[in-house]
Amino acid sequence: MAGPAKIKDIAARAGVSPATVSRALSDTGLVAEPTLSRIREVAQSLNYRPNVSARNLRTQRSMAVLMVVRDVGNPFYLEIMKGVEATARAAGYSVLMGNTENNAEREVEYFDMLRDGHADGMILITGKLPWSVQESRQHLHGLPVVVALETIEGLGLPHVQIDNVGASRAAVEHLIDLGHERIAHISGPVPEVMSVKRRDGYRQAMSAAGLAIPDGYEPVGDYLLHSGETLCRALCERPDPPTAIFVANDEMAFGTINELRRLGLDVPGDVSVVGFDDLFLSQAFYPPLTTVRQPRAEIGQEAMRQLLRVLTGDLTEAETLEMPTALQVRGSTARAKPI
Amino acid sequence: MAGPAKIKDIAARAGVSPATVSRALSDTGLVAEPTLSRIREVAQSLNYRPNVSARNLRTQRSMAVLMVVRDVGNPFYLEIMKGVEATARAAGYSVLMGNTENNAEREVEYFDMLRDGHADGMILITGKLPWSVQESRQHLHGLPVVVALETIEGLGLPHVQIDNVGASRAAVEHLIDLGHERIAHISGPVPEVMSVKRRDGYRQAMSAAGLAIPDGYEPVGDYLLHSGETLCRALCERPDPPTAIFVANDEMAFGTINELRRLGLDVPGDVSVVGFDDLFLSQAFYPPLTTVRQPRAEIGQEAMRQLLRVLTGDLTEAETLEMPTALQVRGSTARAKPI
DNA sequence: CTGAAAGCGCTAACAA
DNA sequence: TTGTTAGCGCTTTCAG
Repeated sequence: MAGPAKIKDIAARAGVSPATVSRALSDTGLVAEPTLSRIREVAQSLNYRPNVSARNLRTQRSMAVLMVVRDVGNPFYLEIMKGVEATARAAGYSVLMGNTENNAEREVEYFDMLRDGHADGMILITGKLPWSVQESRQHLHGLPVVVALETIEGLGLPHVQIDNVGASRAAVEHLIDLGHERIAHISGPVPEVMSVKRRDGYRQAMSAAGLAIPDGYEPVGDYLLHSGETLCRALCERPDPPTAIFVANDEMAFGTINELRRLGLDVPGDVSVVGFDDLFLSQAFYPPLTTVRQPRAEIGQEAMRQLLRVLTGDLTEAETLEMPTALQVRGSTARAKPI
Repeated sequence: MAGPAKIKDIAARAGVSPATVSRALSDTGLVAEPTLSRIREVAQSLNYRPNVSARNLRTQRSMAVLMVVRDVGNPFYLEIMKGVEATARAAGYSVLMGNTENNAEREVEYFDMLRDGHADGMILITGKLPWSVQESRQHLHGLPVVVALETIEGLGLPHVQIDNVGASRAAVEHLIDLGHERIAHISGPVPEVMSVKRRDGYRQAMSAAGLAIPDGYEPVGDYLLHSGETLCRALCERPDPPTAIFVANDEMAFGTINELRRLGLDVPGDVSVVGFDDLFLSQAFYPPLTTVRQPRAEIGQEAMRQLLRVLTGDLTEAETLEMPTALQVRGSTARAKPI
């Protein structure tokens, strides 16, 4: 016998029809006992595996979902991926990773994969959709897509999110509680929704405490190490340098702290720094980073759960799940020095 | 029209047979010009996408490859993944990520995916195969599998590797050049091939310099942060604590440095530390980590290239590619203090 | 250069 | 409970 065994081979050896084999192997409960175990044995001995293409073609489903992120290279997404994968596996789905590199064409490609049968549904972790809205509506309406972490407005898609505004406000309040007044914010690439929300949280906290935000106290970064360094330097060269910085993600916070050190400033002695994300290395960093913890694995889990509900028709209207965050107070923040 | 357009729909609208449409759309050069562009236009306007299951079933290929790693959660694999993906895409393949979690069953599962048509080939980045050798031989012989970074011996599989022994030796020689004599090694989980090789490099360098390796100077870790901390502490509590430590990977090195700091020791003032991997955060770490850089993206690229050659039948016998490494000397190593 | 026809391997009506 | 039959959408001989 050349190549892998087919259902027909099993049928022949077991002396039954292909249909019976199919039924036996997929646990429909429609096959009687003497036959059932015989088929199973034969399948086992032939080392049988159903051909997925044939099955998918016939059933019109791929039993796969697509998880699309901006950049697979970012460790931040990994734990989410794990959460997604675990839940998907348990339901018999496999997970394909998609990587857009912030490239509109590639995003479209992944949407196309839904239509061409590559995947049955999609978990989107990218914030912007590049096409004109009407086109989007056409494509998106009724598509099995769940948005995680980011926000895509006006399309009625289910979301799994965190309270970016509240979490940021809490982070900044922590700095205010420590007596800081000149608090700057290194933001993500506004006007992306997530970055705007984190900046809003910062502004709310400042305003509630009656603190002013000087011009230029909200430089815009790109969530990468290097921009943390550059923007921190600019901030420190001002006549009114901050005594604390709330940075929109951990990676930029690492850059910020490094730059402060290079400038001869002590963290947290001279300047306090708070990040956002709680990467697994953040507590191994020196000083251990005070940062906002997101329940990443749970976010992935919930996103996949939602998607399963969409896929089974249980979930018809868009629902937004909000997952809790927690400020991890560690060594990068301290009381403001008395003036 | 319900559902996505099929080849038949295009054929109908263009007034040709399905066969011609198929030929036109797959650029076989067998379709004449008036027809060709008409078909393309119709396909475009119908927003046609070929159904992958049908195509795969017919062609007996999935145009997908599987990249299997121990732990997707490890950022170390990400850049490799990127290299693999870029090369795969260019050749029209997509990449599926597999995650074994060091679980034998799951490894088998991924091998099965080759047989059931999920993927056409596989890039394996796990060091051990759990099954009895004869079984392995049956399964593996002639399978389109390329091993990257790790080593699987005796099965005649193509490999893409680095010189773990040489790189480790060079790392330790760097410490010796700095005047260190009491140099310890925190190893990976021996007897895994990679861990053994790195330890061998350490031993070779020590022996070549005529330096002794006291009992207990080679504690065995698991490549995770925490074991770096624990093992470092044990090392420092000895009557003859090391003045330098060569750690088998960066993650454990981070743990090591943190623990040293906790013990009130300065890095590199009191103890020098060298890692292995050069994670993207290693230069952002404090102090910036001296470590062995591996060309990760290139490793992924080459592994995929090899796999493509296997897939096209260009590569028939096992070939082992060795990629260069480079010691990145940064701030975590310094001259030994005079005694 | 184009069309007709067969079939990839599987599952799901419909019959028996 | 099992078998018969048809067909998922595509590509590829084989004819013309």
